[in-house]
Amino acid sequence: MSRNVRRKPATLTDVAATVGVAPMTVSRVINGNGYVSEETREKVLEAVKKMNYRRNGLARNLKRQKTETVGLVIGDISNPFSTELANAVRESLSFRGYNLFICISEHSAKEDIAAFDSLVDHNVDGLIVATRSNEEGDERLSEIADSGVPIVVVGRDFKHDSVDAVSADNFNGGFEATQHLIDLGHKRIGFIGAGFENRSRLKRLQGYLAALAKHGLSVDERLITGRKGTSDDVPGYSTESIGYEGMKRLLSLPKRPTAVFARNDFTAVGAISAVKEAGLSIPQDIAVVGFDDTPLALHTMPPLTTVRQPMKIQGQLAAEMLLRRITGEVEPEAEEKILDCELIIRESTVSQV
Amino acid sequence: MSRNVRRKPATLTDVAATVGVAPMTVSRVINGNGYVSEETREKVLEAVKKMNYRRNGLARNLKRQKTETVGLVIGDISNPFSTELANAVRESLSFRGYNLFICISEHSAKEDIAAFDSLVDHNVDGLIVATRSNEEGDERLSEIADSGVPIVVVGRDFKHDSVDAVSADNFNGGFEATQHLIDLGHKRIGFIGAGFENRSRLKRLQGYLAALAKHGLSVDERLITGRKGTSDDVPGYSTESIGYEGMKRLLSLPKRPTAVFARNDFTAVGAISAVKEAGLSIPQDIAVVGFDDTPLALHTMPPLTTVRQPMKIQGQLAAEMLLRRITGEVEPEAEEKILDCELIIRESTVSQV
DNA sequence: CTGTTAGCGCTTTCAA
DNA sequence: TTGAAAGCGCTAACAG
Repeated sequence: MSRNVRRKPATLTDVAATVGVAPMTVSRVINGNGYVSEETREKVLEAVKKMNYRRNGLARNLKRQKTETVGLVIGDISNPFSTELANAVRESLSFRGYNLFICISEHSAKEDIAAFDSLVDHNVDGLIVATRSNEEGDERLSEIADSGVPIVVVGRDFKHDSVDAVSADNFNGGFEATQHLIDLGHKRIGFIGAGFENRSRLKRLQGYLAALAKHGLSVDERLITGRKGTSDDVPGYSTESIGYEGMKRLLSLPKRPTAVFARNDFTAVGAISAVKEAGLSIPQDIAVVGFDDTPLALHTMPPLTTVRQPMKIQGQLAAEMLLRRITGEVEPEAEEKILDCELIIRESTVSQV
Repeated sequence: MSRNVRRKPATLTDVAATVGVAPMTVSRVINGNGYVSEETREKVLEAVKKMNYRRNGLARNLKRQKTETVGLVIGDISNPFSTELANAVRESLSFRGYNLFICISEHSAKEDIAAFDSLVDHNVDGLIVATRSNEEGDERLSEIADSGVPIVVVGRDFKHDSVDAVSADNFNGGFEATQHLIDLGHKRIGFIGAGFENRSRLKRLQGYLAALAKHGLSVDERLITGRKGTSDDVPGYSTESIGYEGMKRLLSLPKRPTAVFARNDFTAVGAISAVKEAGLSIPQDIAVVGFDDTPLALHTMPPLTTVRQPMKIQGQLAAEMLLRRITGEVEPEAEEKILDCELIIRESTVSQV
């Protein structure tokens, strides 16, 4: 029917002109504030419909100096970790009338920066960042924070005197996972998923080391493995292959471990595959612990013992902290919240009776 | 250090004033076009840094009449279906210099509309919509299309004379899945995941029915099951419970089916749980087929036979069609692309030798 | 190489 | 109840 050629969209002024009123009157009708006679209102609405008028949010927000929109940057959308976070954030925000725009930055600092910029360019009222930190990205983030944009980071290293942070207690989670294995009598416990660059920053690994130390177990470097040479910052299911390869390496050691703690559930799943392939059984020959309690963990054979981190609460908290900053209800000092994890014991460490 | 009180951010004019040049000159430096003397450039950049200046994208885009941003609306971010789509779309777009904003609309028409509006309010150059269709949402989408915004829908019922559509061939996928079971000799084949309202619209179910018809198998209404009374439009992993309950119902029939086709992999996973719980084995007692080939499908016990739909290609295609519309390279007539699915045979239907 | 003018589409403010 | 004026922050187009 209507040949929808890309004509210029109608503006407020266009509508006003065809109705024969001032733009301001149309504005009042559209936004439902101020007094407009019933008669005019109807004429305006009719014209609006006829002309397919839609208000221009850019102009509107430019004038109003706010967008009621928050940006969320996540690193890997296929990771249940990110998606739970996104859902929790969205829910908390919509409750307060804010919209959420999500940007994905999968691979590089360049994408991080592009995501930050595009969101800030649209004048989001605030930013929640849950990507893995990297130098250039952090630099840009600092600039943005300096320019006055409220920011909260989730599960991410980043320091700035006006940026709040939320994270799970990864150190303690790693500690408890390892402790659990030690309690079961394991003495040779491997760690899968630690690259070489990020060991000091990987809290889960630090927790593992601390647990070993506490129980007087010596650290065997050969039992700590990860993707060689390259960064571990590969997204999503590809960490499954890290787990697979890592476990193969551990199994080929002269004295193989009797248990492993995998950096996350994907890694654990890969590790499990390698164990099975070697004809060994879990947990009798090798016990496996993961991290995150993704839905996958329930469906591995055997079901995976793992550390659950409270994603929903992290999301809610991040949203709340950000809104407080946006509405200016909060002191300028940065705040940091660290939330407890919970060990979920399943049959990959304790065989059923 | 710098007490970051929420002061008004610096504008182009502010910077120009402190440097003592015209705003236009600063603009040229910021955007790197036009000639500016090295000396001026440096002075400007210095002031920019000192004043934490960031350009106002709203004003910029208002003037330029484009944002180089595309909006994607998905229904359920925890579904691998959506995330693969999002990744493919993002990749194709970034290749052409476009940014992607993702909005989630999980539950209702109201959220659909909110997502559409917020994206359009930010003047995205185009919209990709992959939520499940519903009446009010469709109405708003039509208005938006009428107002001239380029739109592509993915895997979604929607008709409009300027809106392109991409989808997988769900009918044929359902047909092949069922055909596979028939080929294996099954005569009583159940379908799990069909509510009552949406049966006619559920192409996978229609394919199932067609396959039965083709082979002269009668349709037994009791073998078609789903969540009773309510809509099936419940997001994500909750369809697992639909599968579980549905399978329980089928197993309790006087003459139970020897195979089932589940509406999607999540449903299939739930069905598998129910079968195991009943002490039956797969595929000997009950064969199970899913749909989507999510990562989960590899990790069920036994691995799941399923129908893979080409999400990546759907995403790429959607992005390309949209960009063509945005740049006006395309005729106004709506186009529809339907892509082939592929049956992936695993051990949930064919036991290993 | 740099500046001036005008205006994107809307809303705030004040006046009628 | 309605309108006029001004300007949000930026850039295209032209002038110098």
